[in-house]
Order: sequence, then structure tokens, then C-alpha cells
Amino acid sequence: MADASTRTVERALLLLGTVCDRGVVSLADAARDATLSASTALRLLRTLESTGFVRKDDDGYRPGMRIVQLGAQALSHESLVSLAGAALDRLVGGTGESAYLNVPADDGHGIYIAVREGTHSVRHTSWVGRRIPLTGTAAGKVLAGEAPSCGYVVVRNGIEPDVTAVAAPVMIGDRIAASLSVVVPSYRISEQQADTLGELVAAEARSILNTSTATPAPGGTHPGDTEIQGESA
Amino acid sequence: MADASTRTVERALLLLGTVCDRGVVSLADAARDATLSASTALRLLRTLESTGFVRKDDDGYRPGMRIVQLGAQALSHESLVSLAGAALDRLVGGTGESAYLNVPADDGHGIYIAVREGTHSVRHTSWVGRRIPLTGTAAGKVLAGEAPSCGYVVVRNGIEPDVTAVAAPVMIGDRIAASLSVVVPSYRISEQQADTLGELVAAEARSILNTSTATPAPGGTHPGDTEIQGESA
DNA sequence: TAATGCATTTCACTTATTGAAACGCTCTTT
DNA sequence: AAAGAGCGTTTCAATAAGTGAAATGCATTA
Repeated sequence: MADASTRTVERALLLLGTVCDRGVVSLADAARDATLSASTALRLLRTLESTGFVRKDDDGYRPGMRIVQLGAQALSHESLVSLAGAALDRLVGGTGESAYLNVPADDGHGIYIAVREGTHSVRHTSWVGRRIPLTGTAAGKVLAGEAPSCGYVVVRNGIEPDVTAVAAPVMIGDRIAASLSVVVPSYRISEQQADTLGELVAAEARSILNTSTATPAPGGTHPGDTEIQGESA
Repeated sequence: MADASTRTVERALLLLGTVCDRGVVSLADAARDATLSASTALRLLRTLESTGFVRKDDDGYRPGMRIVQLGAQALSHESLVSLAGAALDRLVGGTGESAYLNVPADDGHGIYIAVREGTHSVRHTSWVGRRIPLTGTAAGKVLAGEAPSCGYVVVRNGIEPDVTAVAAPVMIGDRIAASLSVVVPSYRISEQQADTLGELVAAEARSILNTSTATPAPGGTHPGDTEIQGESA
């Protein structure tokens, strides 16, 4: 028991990942991909199959309904909030500005589901549950799918005067799950700085659902670690 | 090797299910839930943790980003289509009418992503990729979240004259992922029959993402197996 | 026909999983 | 304060359980 981890389970989860990554995969391919003997791969895939995590048809193995189900459950707001927690903290830590997470709400609106107040004495403030329109706000535009090529949206003095909002989408597959944003008093940030911040926010947004691949190396790299946004006015 | 399944993996997946079901769970609770000794549960949860399937914080274990990621991937249209395939087949087999699967599209519309033509010589026909408005159609109403208490929507002679559409939502957690529907020439179905059909469609829609719990018994029960919709005019 | 590749089964080997027990810890109870 | 209960964690010997090479049968391809 070298590393307090279960080899069999690791292998099974690796296979599960392979199946989900490729969409459909043959036994031989899956075995190659995971560097397993065919017999082992077969046994593990059968276990995954009997539990509904994968299913088998004539073309090979595909993701099963159980994983869709669990993934959807895990995607509840609460989970998304805590998944995004670290990213929000890093944004506040790196910029001193307030950071937010929004999701689409019922009608054509979005709501704040997580907030981290900035550390500046003059800062933007909002609260969990607050509704925002999908137009005229950076977070709203992102939720509305007005995804710019650069990966983030900057709105200066939009619906809220005197503040500049920078937002980027949290993608889940090819669908927009949420919007991550930082809101800054406009006097404190130049257009150029806003773009730099945009890159940072976009990187953090991407990181939220990006598997940092297995055991993150001690002191693993996160977006923003290398380059903290300057904040001189 | 009694049943060609690996106990360790089964247990790990069971724990994963527990974590996702409860949202957050302590080691002791998880162990009890899965009828495992604490030490075994701990080891398996650590494996799940090191692979990103669960994560641990002060409150206990929670679903990790990896499962959200895989679930989202699995939820791509293609997967949903093939997950729904069996349900569509059963609907056509049981009723002889055309059955469809729709998802929300870009603007306020839905699209057909899977069709199964009925077997009657006079039948409704549509095609994959066709767009429907969210109002005036049964599938559209379902997608729009106009979820009736009974679990299905019946639209007689709506946008399409002379046909009766019966639709039910495919829920994924608490969000509407798709609409499952059967469309029947109106002359062939009474209002009462439409309601019966509604129950059937709703049951099938529910079944699509309902884990049929582990190894389905040979000839496992599916909605509609017991009670096929009569179709006398 | 021979050859290649795949899915599947078998089986001896032994590795890797297992769970009881013990420990330190934090609360709660007495 | 001391005792008790519950939790997370580690240890360790027993052995149950997973492993992979090899063999089989079946398609496809050359």
C-alpha cells in the first residue's frame, strides 16, 4: 500500500475517463489507452457497465446514464459555488477587487450565487441572490452567450455607473454554466488593465471545471499564480 | 471471480454515488451508507479524491469537478440521443405513433434531435434539426418549463393542425434537459387516451435518466411493459 | 487460405485489498 | 474535571480478490 490509493479503482476511473473523453470506445482501444491488459479492461468495464456508469452497444462502450445523473446532481448551485470558491478567492487575492459568480435564472435574468468582497476600502458590493439583466452587464452578456472571441467581456459604466465589470464564462462542455466576474470602480482601472484582468478572469473561469489532472503536484500551478494583476491607478 | 465484477470498484462507485446523492457526507456516514468499514471507506474515498471525483473540505466529502466534467461531456446531444433511444423505441413499439426528442436551441426555439417514425400508414413526420417554437407546441411548452403538475403536456391541433402532441420533460436534476414526445393524428386519439398516453410518455421520460439500479434483471421492467396503450379509434 | 485483430474465457500466482483493533482527537455528558 | 461517545486516521496480519499471459472463437482483411 505505497500511496494509500487503490489501484483497481484508479484503473476503473481511468477507463471511465477514457470512455467519456472519446464518447465511444472499443475494448481494445480503451485497454490501450489505459495501458491495461484486455482481460483487466474487460472486467473493469463490465463493472462500470453493471453499475450504469458506462453502457455497451455494438460500437463499443459509451458513457452511461449514471454518470450523467451524478454529474447533473453535482452541478447543483451549491456544488458550483464551492467549486468556484478557490477561483473567487484567488481573484480577490490577486486584485483586491470584488469577485462574483452568476448563473442564469428563471426569466431573462441572472443571479449572483457567490460573492467575494474585495479588500479595497472603495469597492463594488453586491449580494447573493441579487438579480441582473442579461443586457447591459458584463456577467449578463456572458450568460446570454454573447461570447467574444477573446474569452471575456468588459463593460465600462454600463447599467451600474462608475464601475467596470469584467466577466468570463464558466463552460461545461459546450454550454455556459455560469459567469465569473470581477467588478472594479472605473477610476481605478484603465482599458488596458481591464483587458489584462479579462485574461485573468477567463483563465480562472476555465480552471473551475478543468480537471487539474489527478493529484495536483505540491504547489500546483493555477492561473494567476505567475502573474498578478497590477493595480496602480 | 463469481460474477465477473470487481468488488473494490463497485464499492468505490457506491461511495461516489453516496457522495453525489447527499451532496456532502462525512466519512462515517459514507461508510455506514455503503456498509463498509471506516478504513476501507477512507481508502476508497482517498482514491476518489486523488482522481478528482470527490473532494474533501472541512465538512466532509463532496462531488469533485471531475464528475461534473465527465457528466457534462456525457450530456452532449449525441449521448442524450442514444440514452433516449430505447425509450423512443418503446414508445413507437407500444403505440405505433411517431416519437421525438427535442432540446432547447439558441433563441426561443427547440430542435428535434432524435426521431422515430411511427408504424401507422398515416402518421406524423418530422426530421432531426427541425426547429419548433416554444409556444403552441407540446414539446415547446415542456422545454419552456410550463411543467404541468401531471407531468405531461397535451396540445390538440396547435400550431400543427389535425395532430395531437403529447410531451413530457426529461429532467436532469432540477433542470429540463429535453422533451420527449409522441405525435398522433388527432382523429385517432380521444382526450382520455391522450391522457393515458401522457402518463406513458412521462414515465418513459423519467426513465431516461433514472438509473435502473445496477444490473437490470433479465427482462427488467420498463415503463410501458406492463400496460400498452390501446389504439383503437 | 492464411493472417490479423478483436472480444472473451480460463487459471495459477500472488499482489493488493480488507477490517478489526488501537490511537489521538474533539465534543458532549456526567 | 473526568468519563464517555464518536470521529478520522494508522497499522498489520490474513487471505480474498485482482491480475495478465495464453488459449479460443469469430470477424475481416490480404
